Amino acid sequence: MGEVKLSASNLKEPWRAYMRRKGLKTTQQREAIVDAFLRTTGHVGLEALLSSARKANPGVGLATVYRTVKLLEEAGLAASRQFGSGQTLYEVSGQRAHHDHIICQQCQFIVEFESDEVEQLQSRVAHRLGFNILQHRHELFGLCEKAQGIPGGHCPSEKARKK
Amino acid sequence: MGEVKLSASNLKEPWRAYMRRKGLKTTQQREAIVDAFLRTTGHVGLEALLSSARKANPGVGLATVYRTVKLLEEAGLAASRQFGSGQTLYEVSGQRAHHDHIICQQCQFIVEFESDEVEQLQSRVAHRLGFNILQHRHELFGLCEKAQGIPGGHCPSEKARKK
DNA sequence: GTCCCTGCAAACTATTTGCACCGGG
DNA sequence: CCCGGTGCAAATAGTTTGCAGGGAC
Repeated sequence: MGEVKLSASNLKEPWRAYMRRKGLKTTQQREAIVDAFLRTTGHVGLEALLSSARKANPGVGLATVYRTVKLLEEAGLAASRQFGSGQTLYEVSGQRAHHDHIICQQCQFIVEFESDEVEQLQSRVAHRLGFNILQHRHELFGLCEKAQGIPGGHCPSEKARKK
Repeated sequence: MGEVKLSASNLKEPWRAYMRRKGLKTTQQREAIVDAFLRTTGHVGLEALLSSARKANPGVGLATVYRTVKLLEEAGLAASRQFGSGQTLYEVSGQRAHHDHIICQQCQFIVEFESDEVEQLQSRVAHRLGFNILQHRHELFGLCEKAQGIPGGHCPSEKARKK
């Protein structure tokens, strides 16, 4: 089993390829935003991405972040997620295996999981319906052990309180 | 296999129970909105729900629709979906078996599917992580036959153009 | 009667867009 | 040079909220 570990920096090339293919320009701002984004690990909001990008280029504006992330999405390098927060969060895609999310409705904490079986099943189902799947979003909402009141149960959010 | 076909009207009782349990009042507006919602089949936007509810009670306001749908969600009778449209859509839950969605990114058309296997798998995975799942959201984004350029392929949206 | 509920309009939040200027190719 | 890209601010879109008056219990 040849193990291929994709690191974020490897994704810079697909990005360049995409830009070239579309005839888009490489600007300082885009570079700053894309670099900041690819350095990202969990789920980023665009405000957070903005301040991260500003470390490399203080002049970057929020609108450009929105515009650039849209490009990243089209290039297949970013995936958007809408949890219940109202804000759209993004994560680098193609980096790890597809993974999905379980959100505790009490703690608001997000756990990631992956299941090849689910992946396979869903693509089989989709194929049967004539679809070619490009992206997917799979979110389970429920209660973690602690929220269920299980004695000794704990919540992954124990020290990652929201707000 | 005893087949239990839940019709929307059956859901009126759980709703009443919820209202009683929470000590909430039954008002004309709430009745109009809930009735309109339970009559619903696909995915409704709240503007649409508003005008539907206004047929029974012209005075209903949009804010009350938002407030009431939030109650329906808490009661477990409504499930929210965010497809790419920006607007949150709702559907009656508990009516049919859990079902998930495939969205064609070109036509914007939504196909529903259900897979017991996927359901089972996902709850097993969640359980392993200590979670008790209450709701879930499973959306596949891709291209329908036509959008893929398959000769003779057709798109379910053929006559259900968006907008 | 007592509060909960409601409609309206204003407030908010996230995202998009118009426009004059800037800079990459 | 040309035209796409950018920042800013204003414009949108969806959703929430404050408040005075009304209705359910």
